[in-house]
Amino acid sequence: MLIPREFFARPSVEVAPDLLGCVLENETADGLVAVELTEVEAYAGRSDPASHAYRGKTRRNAVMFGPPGHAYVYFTYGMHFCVNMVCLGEKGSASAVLLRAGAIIAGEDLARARRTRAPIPEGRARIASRDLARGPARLCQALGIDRSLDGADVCIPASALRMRTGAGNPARSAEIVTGPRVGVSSAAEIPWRFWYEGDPTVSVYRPHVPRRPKLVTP
DNA sequence: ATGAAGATTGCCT
DNA sequence: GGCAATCTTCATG
Repeated sequence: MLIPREFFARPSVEVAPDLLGCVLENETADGLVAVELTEVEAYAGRSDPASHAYRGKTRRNAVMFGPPGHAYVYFTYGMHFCVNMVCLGEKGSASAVLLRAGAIIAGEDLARARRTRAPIPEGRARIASRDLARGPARLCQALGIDRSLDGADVCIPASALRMRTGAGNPARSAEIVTGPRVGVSSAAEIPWRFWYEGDPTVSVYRPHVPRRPKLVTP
């Protein structure tokens, strides 16, 4: 069953935990890949310094300011995509839930093919199932999500990218744990991050190291 | 126009 | 644990 739009018409902090166990699927000419979500993170709008909507509407984040139930896909680090579900924003604001990790429940071969970079070196081990969508950029790569899906409506059957109910929701609701987002100091009183405790597909946090400024060699 | 940083990941020592 | 890859976006001059 497809998730109704009203589901997303709430603040992102309320939507985020309810998304765990739901299934995001993308259907392309190559086939269908489906991921059951195991880790998400909520972002608010103007009030949230870590949100892309913090400084107002721009070309990149325009979808965040639109109606709920659409995908906000952005490109980062010159090579990665990440996908969010747009939720209800206050007037002139915006909110969304970043999909950080999940378990592949359909189309695993296709997902692995997308995640395996060619040419395949002889000695390299094949990617473990749990690692196929373990992390926001990996999840997008496994599903084949790119910028062409920015703004896609996930609430209609005609869309290639859809969100539907899964076996894990609400069956696994007891496993949900929350915590503050890492790396963001403000608004630490609200738990922004939600995941299934002990689930092997939940991403591991890696502290971000700022890159050294490019130096000029004579 | 120019530069710096980024909701990350893979591979190196 | 460290660093490179790679390019878009935003802020500043």
